[in-house]
Amino acid sequence: MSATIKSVAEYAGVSIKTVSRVINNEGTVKPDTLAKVQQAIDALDYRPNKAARDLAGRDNYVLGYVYDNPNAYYILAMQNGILKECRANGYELLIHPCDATNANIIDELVNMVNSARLAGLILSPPLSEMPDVLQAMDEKGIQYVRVLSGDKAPDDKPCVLVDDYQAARQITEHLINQGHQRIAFIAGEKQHHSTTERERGFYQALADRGIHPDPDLVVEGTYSFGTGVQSIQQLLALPEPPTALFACNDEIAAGALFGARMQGVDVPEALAIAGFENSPFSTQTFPPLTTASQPTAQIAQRATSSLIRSLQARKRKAENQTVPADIFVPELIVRESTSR
Amino acid sequence: MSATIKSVAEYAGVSIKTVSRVINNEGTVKPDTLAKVQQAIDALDYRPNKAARDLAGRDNYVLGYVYDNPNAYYILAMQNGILKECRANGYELLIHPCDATNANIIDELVNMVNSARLAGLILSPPLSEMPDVLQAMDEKGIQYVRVLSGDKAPDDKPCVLVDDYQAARQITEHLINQGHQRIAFIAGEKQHHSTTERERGFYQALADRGIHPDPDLVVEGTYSFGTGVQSIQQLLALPEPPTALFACNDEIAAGALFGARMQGVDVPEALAIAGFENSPFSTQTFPPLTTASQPTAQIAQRATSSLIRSLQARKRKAENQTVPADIFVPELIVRESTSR
DNA sequence: CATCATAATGACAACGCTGTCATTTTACTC
DNA sequence: GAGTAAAATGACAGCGTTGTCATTATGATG
Repeated sequence: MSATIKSVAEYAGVSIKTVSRVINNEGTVKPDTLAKVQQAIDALDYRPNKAARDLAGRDNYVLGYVYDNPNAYYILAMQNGILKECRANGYELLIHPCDATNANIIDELVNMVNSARLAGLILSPPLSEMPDVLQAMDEKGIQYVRVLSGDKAPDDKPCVLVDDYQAARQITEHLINQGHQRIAFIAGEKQHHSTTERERGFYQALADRGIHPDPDLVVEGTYSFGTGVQSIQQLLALPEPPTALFACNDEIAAGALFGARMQGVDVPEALAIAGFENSPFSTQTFPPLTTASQPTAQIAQRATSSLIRSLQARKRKAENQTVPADIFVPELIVRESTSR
Repeated sequence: MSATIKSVAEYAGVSIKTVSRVINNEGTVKPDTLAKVQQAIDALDYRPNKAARDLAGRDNYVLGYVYDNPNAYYILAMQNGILKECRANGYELLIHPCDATNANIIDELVNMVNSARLAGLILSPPLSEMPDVLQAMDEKGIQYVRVLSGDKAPDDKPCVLVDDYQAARQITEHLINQGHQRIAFIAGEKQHHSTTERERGFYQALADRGIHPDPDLVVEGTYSFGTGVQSIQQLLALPEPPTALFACNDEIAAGALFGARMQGVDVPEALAIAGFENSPFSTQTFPPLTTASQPTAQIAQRATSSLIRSLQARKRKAENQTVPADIFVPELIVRESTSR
């Protein structure tokens, strides 16, 4: 049988409430009492019973990560980052894959939060970008933190930003610096902010260098290999085909690379290709892909820490001082697919 | 405030214990009482408070999934399968990525199980194949289910088997049927049972068809793209190079494909390549890879259901009747990388 | 050194459920 | 229809914490 707060209290010669104060860092414990209790905790290898804590306390020490994103690497990196922060703060993580296109998604989330008594939610795209979802959370008083694409926070609720705009600009600039003028762009789902942000960065970089964008060179699709294959065929069939391509993610880029080579077009000699995301795909093509890398686990950790801070502030009824949102700019990674 | 067992009891005009019986399916409730209670539960949208259940009951309704596997798709598929079964049975899932090579891995797991009061553990390779880990779990009385590579259970403790041997045989046979005699094999980490099982299947298929294996055609490496690239160079440099390759997984196969094309070797014309796993890589190469597909989510679900059954049996002190382990044989998927 | 404010600690009732055991109802027998 | 076994239900005490409020120790002040 594992130790309880009672056995620790007896061992240390204090009341259970004092032990409770120690394990909750309430601060109002004399240093030597604290030392005694700490020693008792160590000696008995005591760990608070989460069920009892959750039952007695107001909140549950459980966060939820809700996601709908086909990218396994992204999800796992998010999970890892969140878990790291959760463990450091005595929280647990409940994961909840879901289908964002499901009409009942809001009910599903609210039900989940209630039934698992979650303290808060971590939302990543596309859920973090769905106004109706966010509104429902606000109405139900469910705490959350969002990971968002953007260069400034849309409101004062906690979020962590990934500046796709800036990174896309850098990628496009890189292509321009390689001497390219006719640069194509393949977009993913327009509902994803990341797509529009990357597209915005693409256009801005062109504008910065006085290049007039050619509408024929911009194609829309989904974040998939197939989109890359099809789009590049279409692009290469143009009377004046592009000499460079910026694909909205690595999977599209890999598809485009595949499609180009199928048609006998050499990469990077006849066509430079850049992706986005630094997914494992990007190193497992020939040639490997130039891309942009976002520190997903770190982003997740920061988001989680921001959520936890906000929960704790709310608990002590402290004024929830608005901390400026963290911004991460994905870093350009140059590989052979864009070399001269 | 959400409904409690008490409010349901009042609404239904029964005692809280009767409500408890209903939500726990104890069976000893009269049909019309049960109906009344059910109706009350629906009307009040009642959900049992997990913390209270865990605290009052003996067990925690939480399972743990511990994994150390670089394959994100595999992990996510496992998670999804486990979650599905957990939700169907009122369990929650705690995920715990870890490093199996860590010397303290056993302490880490035991600590985790104790501190989160887990009811049981789901283990996938490589952890499910580490005798010292399993022994520690047995000693500490921690319940677990393993997902294992093999065609028969190594003992009578719960496990789900993935018959890599059989699938590898089928892949090799497929290559032989395509007319190949000089078939190379690139192995992954030898510590993984899946590797040795696949290798065993490879040799068996050769033997079945009277083909004498050539040691030069068998190369060892890791489950990585790089291994594929390097190994194929080595193999193609042989005085009598192979005409077909069976790579231990898709990532190696993709690397080999990459390497072969770099050297100007056509696939499948000059070299047929088969992988294993049916990972997304396998459709995103040119040409797409022949491979074997295991229904990972289904396997995970079955494993979880087996664990839950065994937990419930233990709870009712029922004789834990040994159910024969489920065996899944990955299915051959033929694509262009091995076509004539 | 008495007085008071404040810091530190403790006693005890919840929290919502399950387990145990007692009690009531039902069904069956003669 | 009385007697009995079995089925159905209920009363109540915990489970291990936290929150509330009461109590005691400490230090500052005049």
